[in-house]
Amino acid sequence: MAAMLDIRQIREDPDRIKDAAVKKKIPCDVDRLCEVDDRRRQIQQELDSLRARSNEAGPQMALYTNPKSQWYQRALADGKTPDDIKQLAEETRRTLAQVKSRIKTLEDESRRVAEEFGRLMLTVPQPPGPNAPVGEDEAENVVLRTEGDIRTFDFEPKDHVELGRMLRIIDIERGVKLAGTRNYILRGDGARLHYAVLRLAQDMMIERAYTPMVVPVLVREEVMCGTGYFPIGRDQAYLCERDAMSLVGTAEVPLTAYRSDEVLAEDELPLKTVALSTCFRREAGAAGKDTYGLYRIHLFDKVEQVIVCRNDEEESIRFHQEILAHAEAVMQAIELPYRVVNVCTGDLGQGQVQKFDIETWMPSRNSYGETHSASRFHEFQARRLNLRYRDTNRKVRFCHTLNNTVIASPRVLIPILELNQNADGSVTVPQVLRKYMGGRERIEPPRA
RNA sequence: GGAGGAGUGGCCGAGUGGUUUAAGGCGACGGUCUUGAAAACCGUUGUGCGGGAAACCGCACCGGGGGUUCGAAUCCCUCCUCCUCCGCCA
Repeated sequence: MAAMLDIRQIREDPDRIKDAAVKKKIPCDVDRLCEVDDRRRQIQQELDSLRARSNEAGPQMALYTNPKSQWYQRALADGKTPDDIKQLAEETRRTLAQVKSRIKTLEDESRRVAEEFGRLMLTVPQPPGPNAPVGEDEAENVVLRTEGDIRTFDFEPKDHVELGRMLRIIDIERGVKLAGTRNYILRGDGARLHYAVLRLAQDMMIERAYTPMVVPVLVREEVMCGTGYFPIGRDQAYLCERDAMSLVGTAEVPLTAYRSDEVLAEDELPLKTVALSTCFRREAGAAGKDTYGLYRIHLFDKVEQVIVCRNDEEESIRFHQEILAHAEAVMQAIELPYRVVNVCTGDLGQGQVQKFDIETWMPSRNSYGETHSASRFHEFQARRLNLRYRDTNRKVRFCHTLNNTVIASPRVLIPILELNQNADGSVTVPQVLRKYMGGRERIEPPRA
């Protein structure tokens, strides 16, 4: 049973969570969580019984104060005077006031305890799946396969920054002038190439019967939290604090949260959606890393695919392969050499059960660089989002969620430009993209 | 941005402080009757938490959160959402 965000299951096997926290290098105080939960239950039980008392005695007040009630009439017939009854009412009122005051004290504590409980629960990591390799960091990711041939040049190849400058299609200096470091401007055929890859990716997904969506990129706190980007990772998001909203780092967030707080019919599943969105990332903590060119930037566009499916391990594994295959199909269509890696536990996010990255060959880095990331989550996101469905036995269950990049640009322009460059400084447009560029075959340097 | 109105179960909708259980209807499901169906009649009807081996029991939930009160769907504050009118706008 995979649902490890259920407090009952955490209590049953706290060591599994502790183990997950170690493997994922995510701080999570499981012992404290269990302690707080003990107190939470204790309070709940006492509150329940106090409220039961109050519910029992309270309505009696209605009878004491209503001379027309049957009870009141019978009491008179039994020889009680209205003053006797008033006295009874007064005693009951005093007793209930005491009960109420105890309830209030407990409620105050309950609020504090619930707050800490909720805070701790949000730090609980999803245990990695058995097929995720155990490892410290990305160096221990396992290469599953390598596709496509790496081009060797018979001239001195330029990197994308230089190509972009010469072709006047990438203007990093002015991007930085406008918006600071890690910003850029795409111009002319650079912008067109960017549009082209995004349109190709969207078309390929629509062909595969994914529902195209246009979604908010500025979202509420609960949406960020529900998809697992908050509170851990909060520093990676741009906040619009005045409005208590955050800019998303991926369309995964609104697509996955789309049906949150709903109970879906099983025959609606799987939900397969795709969206193009702008992605905003602060890249906090990455200072000095990948500072060159279009690799690590604050803003980019991405086509993202999301699946919401039944609570079924095999099904989510199958869909994981499916969304991976879609991304590979796009890379093959553009004829880019890439490899697929099985991401190790130390490199998994808090909610991820397993993750495959696609890394594409980038000559200027003289290595493969991550261009896609396919994750499956079991119930992790669905629980946080309260995203459920009614199964054939009419039982309400949490969905499983998965997502993968289809394409992200301009990062993918790095290999496209660098691998398709010619000795004269022009760039050959990959065949499949030409129809999105008005049939253009080459991007040529402007004549002096 | 300004002014006003509204949010009740799967859906419609009654309910302005108390003889406890949110009336009634629709829908859905089960049953009786029927060759079968319809109609009619009878019954059932949500979620979460806790306790229990279970039957079951307790608690909470009338958009969310807080407050007043012995007692709140009902009164007050606040947030969210929707509607109407005005203004502005691609």
